[in-house]
Order: sequence, then structure tokens, then C-alpha cells
Amino acid sequence: MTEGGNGATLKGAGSTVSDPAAREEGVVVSRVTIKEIARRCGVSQGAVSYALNNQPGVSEATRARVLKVAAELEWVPNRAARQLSAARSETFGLVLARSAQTLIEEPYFMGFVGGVESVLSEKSFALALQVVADLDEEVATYRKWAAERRVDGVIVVDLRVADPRIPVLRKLGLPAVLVGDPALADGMPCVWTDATAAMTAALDHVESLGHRVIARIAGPPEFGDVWIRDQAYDVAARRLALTAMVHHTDFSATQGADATRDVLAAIPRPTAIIYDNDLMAVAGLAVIQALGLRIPDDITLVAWDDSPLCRITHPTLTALSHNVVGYGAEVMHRLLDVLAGAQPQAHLYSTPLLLIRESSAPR
Amino acid sequence: MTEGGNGATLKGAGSTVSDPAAREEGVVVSRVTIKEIARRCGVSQGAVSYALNNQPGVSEATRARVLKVAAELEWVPNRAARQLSAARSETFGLVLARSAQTLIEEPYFMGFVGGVESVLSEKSFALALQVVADLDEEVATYRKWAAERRVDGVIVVDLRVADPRIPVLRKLGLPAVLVGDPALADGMPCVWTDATAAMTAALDHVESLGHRVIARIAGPPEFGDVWIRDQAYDVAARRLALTAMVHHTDFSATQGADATRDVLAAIPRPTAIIYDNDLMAVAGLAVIQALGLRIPDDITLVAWDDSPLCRITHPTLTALSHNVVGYGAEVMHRLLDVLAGAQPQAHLYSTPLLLIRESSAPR
DNA sequence: CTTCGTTACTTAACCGGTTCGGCTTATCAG
DNA sequence: CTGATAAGCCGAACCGGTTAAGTAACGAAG
Repeated sequence: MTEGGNGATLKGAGSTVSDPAAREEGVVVSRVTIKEIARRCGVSQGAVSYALNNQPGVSEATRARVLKVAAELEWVPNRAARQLSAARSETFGLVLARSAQTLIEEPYFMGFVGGVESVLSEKSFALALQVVADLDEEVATYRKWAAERRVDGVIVVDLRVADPRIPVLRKLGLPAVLVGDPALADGMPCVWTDATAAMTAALDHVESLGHRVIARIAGPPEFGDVWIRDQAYDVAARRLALTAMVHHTDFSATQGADATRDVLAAIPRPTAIIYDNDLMAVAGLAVIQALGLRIPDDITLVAWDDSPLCRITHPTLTALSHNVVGYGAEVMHRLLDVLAGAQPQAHLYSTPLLLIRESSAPR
Repeated sequence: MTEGGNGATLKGAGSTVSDPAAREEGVVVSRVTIKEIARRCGVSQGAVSYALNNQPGVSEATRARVLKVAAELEWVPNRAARQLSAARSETFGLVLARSAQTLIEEPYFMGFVGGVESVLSEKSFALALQVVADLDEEVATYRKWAAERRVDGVIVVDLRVADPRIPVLRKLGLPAVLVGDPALADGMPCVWTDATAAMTAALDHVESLGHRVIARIAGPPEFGDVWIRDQAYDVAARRLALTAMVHHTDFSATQGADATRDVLAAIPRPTAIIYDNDLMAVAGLAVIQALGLRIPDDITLVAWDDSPLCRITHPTLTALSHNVVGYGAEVMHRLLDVLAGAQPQAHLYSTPLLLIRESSAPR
């Protein structure tokens, strides 16, 4: 242990509200306020505020002088003060109703958050991220945030069929962008990727390879994305006259493995399996190989959400790829649009692209 | 698209500052303030504040009455107002200086964030999460947060050797808990896992299986954790009289695969490889299998940061496992301790546990 | 030369809490 | 009965901004 060391320095680090002590130690705490700038410029507080916010009401000369002094003093607006008076928090909220465990397993989220962040940080807005257990807690979080005026808007992910969060957000008047198909968004602003087209591409792909019996290892049916894919899968399979089965899971590796074992026991046995995420696909891959079957010779695999996982397995996995980071950025931009007064719209971000890799082979 | 729908409802959702309009639509925006409670209770604002904050200065009878009314009115404290006057933000900061891409690949972070969140949400504190490109931006973020009084404290991850962030945090007087070995923390409060013991366990394991030539695929040497492991690896290898080589990478799957190819070309060829994260281990596994070598018959693999990945590959991977979620929670608790005035201390959270799976076999 | 309208500010209220000094009133020792 | 002490509460300042309303100066129009 290293509890020792320089006592004085340690005290500085550990101190909580001992600002005077901190200052004595030479810490330059930026207590620069608008009032100080006003004093130095010989104008009123209000004028400084107008100048700093690029609003009319001051001459260009004064504005320049104020900006110069503010820069010299390294003035930074106090978020709380600004929020209190302007009723803007410059913070956006994202609630993830998943277990911490799921979040570890699903690389998807971190990438999405990264994309959201990239937009926020350049405008120096903040992200309030909350991880909760279920939708009820998520709704409770929205209520709290709305009451506290904590966030200016929220991003809603994992859209459900007849999503209970939508009426709540409407009621609260909390600006929001939903991540999911317009068919699920009930007229709220949303950003989506065309899962129907993607699923169709996947089925066309396996059919063109000669596969006639296929399986789909899907996520929970209450998830809107899964539901959309279910529809598309049915439609495409019928059109192509394929024998098609579906197994629903909770997205976890364990259930993905179990479901894979199940579909492999079906008669006739499917020769192609399409997974709803890459984690289950990798888990399925291991199960299939452990059973002594070869990929792609015996079975063709297609994954969704092409993360690096799909590229590091052996064989590499054919996958429906989309740019999760870009998706997050797009969603955040649309939320900013909504805040700027844009009419609620559905924005198609992209159609997942089918990347054909080693796990695909003709039957 | 679904721009249509109920115009009135849509307007409600899309409105930004049109509170009056929102109210007309029956939205009950909680504008309950302390003043309103004071009015209803027939006491002053100050008394209500004391009552609500469990501070002396009011009788138990008054306190009870105030609490009752506050509950009835569903009063929620306005964060900005509280922050402005009390100079506490009840928000903690976490900066991740990694590319969004890395964050996708490394399941570690999301789990850690989940653990941090679990502590925060039960105390209804908030987490400010920022993803930046490098340490310079990270330091800039700390400066900004300190100036804005945006956070009450920060969690610092990915500790480096002679970490430049430490003097900055000291200077700013920003309460912090570092995640990493006390040897790197320079007397600041820190939480660590015993990587030395873990690495020793890993080498003892492969040595006991009869392996005499081993390799280590490590992360970047400037990372403190990697450095600690480097030391431990050297010491243990010398003690056990093993032929040991090290390849440093950037933690990515690509470089993990490349490094694996490199060490396999070495003469004598190592019969056991220890990876610094599980992503590289999985990538290495694929490379080895693609080269026609068998695991574990030809080569024994050991991974670090046992995520679900290690359990879904075929064969499953021996790994140094630790509870990332719990780690995050522990770190957050220690940060709260620091805020409460605790002396800077080094806390050992745990020693990663070696879980022996199918990728281990005697030579 | 008035009148009107701008422009460039100033003043002061306000956001919703926290906190400090001071005023009552009850309690109690002397 | 008096004086000291403390509990309970009030009023007001304060945190650091935003912004509506008011004012002085000035040029242009009538």
C-alpha cells in the first residue's frame, strides 16, 4: 500500500469542500464569473451575457472586448446557473434497460454510445447515461428526469411492439428520438435501419446458394426489431418457398447455443442458420463445430450486427453489417433537430449490408 | 414514413419550449417548488429546505408535515438549483480515452460502467460519461469539468506508467479514484486487482502442464496494467526457468492475430500463449486453427478478462476471470468515501481467478 | 425643431434551491 | 424573578447566469 507519500499533496486530492485550503496550495480554481468580466470591461452583467451568447444588444466593439477578456480569464459558463435560468440543461439522456451482464456481452451499445458522444462532445453537450433493470424503471427514470429538468431530450432504444414508453414521453412532453422502425414509433421522430430489406437480402443469399431448409435464431419477440425481422423472414421464406423455422431467445450466448442445438435436431435439418446477433452466431458456431459438423460445408451461418467478432472466428462469419457508431451519431443529430423545432419525422439511416465471408457456401 | 397521425399529439412531442401549449394538452409538468410547499405548510422556504434535507432547525412535527406535503405534491429537487447554491452536482465523471471502435470490441468497459451505475442510481446520483480520443483530450475534459463545477469527482481508468493525469487532478483538486495498481497511483486513492498474483498463477499453471516455451501477447507497454503484468511475467518466467517471449500490441483483434502468427514462427515454437485480453485470445485461436494446429493438443491458450467470449468459443478458453461489474461498483463506493472525507488509500478489490477450461492441456 | 425609431446599454427580476444572521419563545439554572 | 441558552422559525442574501423592461443617445424623417 502507499498510504504514505506527501501528506500535503494527498490532502489536496482528498479534500471535498475545502476550497480555501486548496487555494492556499496554489490551486487556481476558476471562479471567473460573468460579473468579473463585466467589472473588467466596465459594462453591465447583462451586456456581457448578450455578448457571450452572440445575441443582439451589444456593439461589435463591446462584444469583441468581452470575448477577449472572457478568453483571457478562461471563463467557462457555470452549467447549473445557465440551466437554472435558461431552463436548458444541455444534457441528453439515454437509458439502457438491460442487465449489466447483457451490456458486457453486446458490443453494440458501447459503439452506439460512442457515436452519440462524438456529436455531443463537439458541441460540448453532455450525456446522462443510466442503466436500469427493466422498462418500468426506464419509464420512472424519464419521469424523474422530466420533473428535475435534468435533460433536454432523450434517445430511446430497444423499441418494443406497442411500446409503453411512447405515451409516457408524449405525456411528459420530453423531446425524444426513437431508435427503430417507423411502424413502431407511432408518429414520434425516429431513426431506423431497413431490417426488412436486410433480412430479404439474407434469405436471397442463402436461397441462391441452394439452401432450401433454413432456421432463424431470433431475439425476444417483444423487441420491435425482432418483430420486424420475423415478418420479413416469413414473407421472404414464403416467396422463395423455403422450409423455414424460428427460435426465439433472450439474445444471450447460452440461449443461442441451446437454440442451435434444437434446430440441428429438427427434421429435415436446416442447412443454413440466420442469427439475430453475432454473439449467438459465435456461440452457435462453437456448438456446431463441437457436434462434428463443418462450416460452411455442412451448414451456412449468417450473423447480424457485424462486430469484430465475426471477423476473428474461424471460419469468419457472413454478417449483416451496419455502422453502429454512425447510427448513434445520426440519432443524436436528429435529436438536436427535434430540439431545434423540426417536425417529427422518420429517418432511414441505412440498410444493413450483407458481407459474405467464409461461413457461406453452396449446398 | 409516418409523418401523419395525430397532429396535436405530435406537436406535443416535438415542442421544445412551448410549456404553455404542453400544459393545455393536459400535461402535468411538475413545477412544484420548495416555495409552494412552504406556502401550503405555512412555514418559510428555509424551514422547508431544512426539513427536506434532514437537517436540524425544524421540529419533528414540522418536518413530518413538510415531508408529507412534498410527497403529496411529488416534489423533486431541481438539480440545477441545488447545484448552484450547494456547489454540489451529485454527478460523477468517467472519461474513456479510447476510440469508439475499441469500446465496441472491449466488453470490459460496458460492464464496468454498469457496475458504477448500479451504485449511482440507488443514490440517484448521475454519471457523466465522455468518450474522447486521447489523454490530452481527457485532461482537457477534467479541466473543463473542474471549471464548470460539472462533477463532484471522477473515476480514472487505463492508468499509465507515470500517468500525466495524476498531477492535473491534484492541481485541479478534483476528487478522484484511480483504477489501477498502487505502484502507479502515486499516493492517490486507487482500487486495484492483483495482476502480479494473477500472472504468476497463469505461469504456474502452464509450467505445471509441462510447457517450457511460452509467449505473451500483451497490450501497449505504456498501459500501467500491461507494465505490471510484464514485470510479473518476467519474474515468474525466470523463477520457473521458462523460455518466455513477449509481443506488445494495441489490444486489437488484428494485432492479436498478427502477433500470434509471429510467435508461432519463433524457434523454438512456444507451446503456450498468454493473452492480455480475450479479444486477442479469440483472434489468436482462429489464427492457430487456420494454420492447422490443434488446441489444446498443440498449443495451450490462456486469456485475460474472461468475458462470455471465452465460454462460447470451441474449445472454450482458460482465462483469468474477474468480476468487472463488481469492480465498477467497488470503485464508485471508494469515490463516495473520498467525497465523504476518507484519506487516500489503495484498495485491493480482488485477484483475478484462473478458470481452467478446454484450451489447457499438458504438453 | 420636434418626433419617432434604433442602437447600445443598464437595471432588476427571476430560476429554485441553500444557508446564515437574527428574532421569538420556551427551558432552565441561579 | 432574572439572565443565559437553545430550539424553532423567518427573512433575506446568495449561487451565476438569462432576459424583460426601461433609459439615454443619436440619426433620420416629418
